Amino acid sequence: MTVTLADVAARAQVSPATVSRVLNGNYPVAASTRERVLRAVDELDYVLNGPASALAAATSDLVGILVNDIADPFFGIMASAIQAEIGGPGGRAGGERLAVVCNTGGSPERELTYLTLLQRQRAAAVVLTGGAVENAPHVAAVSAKLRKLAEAGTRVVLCGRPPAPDTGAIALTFENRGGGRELTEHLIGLGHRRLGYIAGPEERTTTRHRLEGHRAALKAHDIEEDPRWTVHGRYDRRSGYEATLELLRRDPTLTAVVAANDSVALGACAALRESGLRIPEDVSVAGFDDLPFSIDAVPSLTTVRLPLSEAGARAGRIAMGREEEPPGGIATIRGELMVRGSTGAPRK
Amino acid sequence: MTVTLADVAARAQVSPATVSRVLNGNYPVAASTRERVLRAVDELDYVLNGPASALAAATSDLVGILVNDIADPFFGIMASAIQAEIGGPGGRAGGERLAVVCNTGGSPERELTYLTLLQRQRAAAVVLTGGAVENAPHVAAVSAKLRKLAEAGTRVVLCGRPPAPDTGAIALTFENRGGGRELTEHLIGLGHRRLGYIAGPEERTTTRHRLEGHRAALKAHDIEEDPRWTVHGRYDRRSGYEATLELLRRDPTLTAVVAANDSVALGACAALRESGLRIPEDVSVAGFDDLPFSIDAVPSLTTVRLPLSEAGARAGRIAMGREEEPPGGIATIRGELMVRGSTGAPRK
DNA sequence: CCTCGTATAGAAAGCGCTTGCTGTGCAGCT
DNA sequence: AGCTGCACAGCAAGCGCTTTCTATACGAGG
Repeated sequence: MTVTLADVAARAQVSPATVSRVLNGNYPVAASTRERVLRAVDELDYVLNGPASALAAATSDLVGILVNDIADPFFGIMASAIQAEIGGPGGRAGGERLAVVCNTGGSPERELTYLTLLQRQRAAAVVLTGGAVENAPHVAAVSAKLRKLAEAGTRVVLCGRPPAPDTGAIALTFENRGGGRELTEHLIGLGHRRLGYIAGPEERTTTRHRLEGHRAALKAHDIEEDPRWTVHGRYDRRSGYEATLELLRRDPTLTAVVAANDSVALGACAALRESGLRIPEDVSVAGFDDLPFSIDAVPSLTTVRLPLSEAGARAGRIAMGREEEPPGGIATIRGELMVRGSTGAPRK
Repeated sequence: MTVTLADVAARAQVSPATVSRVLNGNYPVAASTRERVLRAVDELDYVLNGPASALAAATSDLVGILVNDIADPFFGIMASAIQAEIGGPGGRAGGERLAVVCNTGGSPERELTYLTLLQRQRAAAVVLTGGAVENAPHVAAVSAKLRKLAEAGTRVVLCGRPPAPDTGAIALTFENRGGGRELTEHLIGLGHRRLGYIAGPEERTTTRHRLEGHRAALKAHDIEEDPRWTVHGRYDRRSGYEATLELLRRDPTLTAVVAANDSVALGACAALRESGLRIPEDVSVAGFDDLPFSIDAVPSLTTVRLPLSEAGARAGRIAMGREEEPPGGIATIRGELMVRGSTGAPRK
């Protein structure tokens, strides 16, 4: 039915071993033989059986990329960059690897299941992107899994995610705390003293770090934070919209709203506008990430640019062993404050 | 070194066959035995060897999703929906399948290579999303590949992509032509007579269909199109920005700009604004797709909503054999005109 | 002329799992 | 009691490939 190595071998009048060697090209084969084999491959339209090959060789060419939400450009951009480096067809790398992106939807269970699935496939490498969930049992479970993967020879890289100690995983971490602080300091510098904060979901490292940065800035400038000024939500526009209305209800005198990320900030802008407030004259708005659409907001969004693409590319190269690991297995990646039109001095 | 089925069998005091049957659950096993096996699995922390299993069973649990650009929410949203249905951990489906999304970057070669890679992995199903490239040799090559995949038992579904005759692939096609026409008719209805069109890359079916719809509308209303009114570009914001400046240069009297998609439309808005033109008072702008951010544009974007999520979900179900195929293997999915703030009557 | 090293090619032993077929023991039947 | 049928469990044969080890051929060196 389907063409196998043996068929090719028969047609080329050589042994299966030779065909395998021609295909893998890591053993001397006479030019004439090679050509004969390749012709046979072509004529029979032979396609290697991946599983069989992976079984025999005890390695596969699969590389997993775990993302929280594939519909979110934040992850899409990283995934795209990682994948470009991983190889995949046309990638920079030589060998053809199947870069597979797995959508965890932010769920710890799914994350774990995907890791098992990848372990089952004997993936060559795994890259986990985005913040982690800070739930003790889950963290332990993931750590254990990562350790197992590493032991089995799978290279593990964390991209935009905090380090996982003792797992052998390389971590490229975003400096969310520092970025958050810088952003809020910019606002304080403009004269703002009453700042609302729309945080992401609790229990996520990203949420916590950004919020900590924000608070650190307040503290450094002796601004006492009102607990009503913080609202938690999801990392999407809708959430930003709703949270902003809530914030406005709680304290209509706020002069600035800092959002967990750009999507949330966009939702905040919509809510403010609908409430008859002008940006930035009445209320300043700031985001985080600097996704492509942020510059198109009106006014364009002040935010912290995260080098998503560069970080992804680096993670991909490390995963492929084409770039040296950072010292200590950990690298911190800073964001850059992008001051744009959505922030200005408060009116009075 | 690594734990195998045999180890589990030994520990549970049963034969490997029994362990396999417990794990696959499609053969009667006494409850007590099953439990013993499961305990052993747990104690040994056994993880099935995917390749070995795939080899022996001649099937794998991989499902491929091909997208043009994973960083583009258009694809992200579809991929997310497809994947949710495919199963993957936590998905609606029962079995755990590895939904892998492959980023072709719009390149025909990569597309082909990925298909081969998936064929090599003996994927259970493949979903191709987004428009295709209209290049005869490539179309033929893809068709041949799809036929092969189908023959090998891989279910092939096209989502938002034109049908591929004689390949056995199921197609869910977007009615790009109709949507394009409706959009332009809306503009004409508002009184516009000089409309610029920013098309996507040539050779893509999506580009052609949308453009054809636009032209059909013009023709139906006896508007003669000036060749200067059409510019081709990429499907991104940047391209929309540049194309708009070009359009303005060619004919400053245009009263409306129709963009190939929402990202392009956003770029167009930016260019118009920077040129000192108001939207929609001076120039109306329209997009296509209705991606989430479109409603946040200021003014919010008139566009054609494509039910990306629904289409993806349906494609996913069909790929899993959980939904009946449409009659003739082809279904056409209509877009819905969303009239918003970015379009209005021309000034005079 | 014979022995070797070198360059290739082949034989064969798995890799870890699935599954058709073959037992085995026990309840139910005549 | 003897037999049939059923519910499980095991045997063993692969699945299609990789890779170690062995065989062959040839030119070179002694």
